[in-house]
Amino acid sequence: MSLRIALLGLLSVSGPASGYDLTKKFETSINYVWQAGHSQIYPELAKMAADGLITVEPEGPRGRKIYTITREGTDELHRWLVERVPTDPVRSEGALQAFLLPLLSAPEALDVLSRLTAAAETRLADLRALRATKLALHESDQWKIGYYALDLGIRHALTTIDWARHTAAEIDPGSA
Amino acid sequence: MSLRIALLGLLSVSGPASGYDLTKKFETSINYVWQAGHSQIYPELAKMAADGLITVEPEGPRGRKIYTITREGTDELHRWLVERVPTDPVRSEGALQAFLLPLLSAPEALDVLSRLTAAAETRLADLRALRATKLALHESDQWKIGYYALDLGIRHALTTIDWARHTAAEIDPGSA
DNA sequence: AGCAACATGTAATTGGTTACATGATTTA
DNA sequence: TAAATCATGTAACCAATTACATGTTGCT
Repeated sequence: MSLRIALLGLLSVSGPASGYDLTKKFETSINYVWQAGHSQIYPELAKMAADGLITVEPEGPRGRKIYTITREGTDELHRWLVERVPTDPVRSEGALQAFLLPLLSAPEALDVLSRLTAAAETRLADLRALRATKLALHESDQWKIGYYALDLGIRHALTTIDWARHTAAEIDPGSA
Repeated sequence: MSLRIALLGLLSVSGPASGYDLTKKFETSINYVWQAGHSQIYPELAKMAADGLITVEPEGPRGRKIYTITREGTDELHRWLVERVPTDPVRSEGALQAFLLPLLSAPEALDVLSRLTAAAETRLADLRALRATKLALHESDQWKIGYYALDLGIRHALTTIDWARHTAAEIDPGSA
């Protein structure tokens, strides 16, 4: 369901686009909230067209197919946004390592923590870079799309880094 | 893979247990980092036994089967903890709503934010309650298992609440 | 006797990843 | 003309959810 919503959202914001275009947007823009590859996107677009949420204009330049959101699609998207109670199943390898951390010796645990910190720092840098470019060329009217989610992601990364520092100090008071 | 690790972790911490016991632990303890139901757990235990990571003592009281972690299982678990670089695919309905928030009118967006806040507050309360009981009866030696992950979860929930308040104020400066 | 909790499984379906497969256009 | 990028698809597999299915023990 959410893949469908993400696609409707992108089509709604940036107008008609091909599966290829949308795949690129998944790689470069929406990927920090939802991920999908072309092998998942192409079949989903076909189903969405069959369901009347989008229309297809076949045969652009290289067999390129342009999809446009319909009124029904816009309605479906709006309904999901205002009605859907989000359920985010917790399934995180990082949190699982945190959970089982006491099974390790202090030096091993500190290693794991520094790895988790490094991952969070990389993510933080990526998100901040994205925000910087976003702010620099802020895409006309719709520049706010993605902005709040970016902020949320940055805050979560900072929180993870903070937690790791705090936890390391608790495991080894000397290393702080 | 991670389901397997979670099961090995629980067996390592609390000693031999049945599929039923482990299912209960998934519901009550490890569920805030990894979720699974019995229909996923039973077949996985069978595979793990076939792979030599655990052994089975069949036929307790009601057809109850007791699983015990082997040396190989312990090694596999340890290796995963110290070597595995965690990859947490981002796929969050809540973040997707945040991403698409600017598609809504201000009042609609504020509604969505208050729903996200409510969800985070519920989670926060759950995690704090868990921590309180955990600290009260801190299970002998192994009470620290799960503790750091609990702390991480609580911090993330607080961050989400903070973000939602901040974002609401940005959308409607009057409502703050 | 009946209900709740214990206890284990399988089947059907959906969602997602990796790998396979093919062809068109642009650019160096 | 060769490589890169554009462009679309399918197949095999793994992970996860929901529903179906069955039997046991303890308690009231």
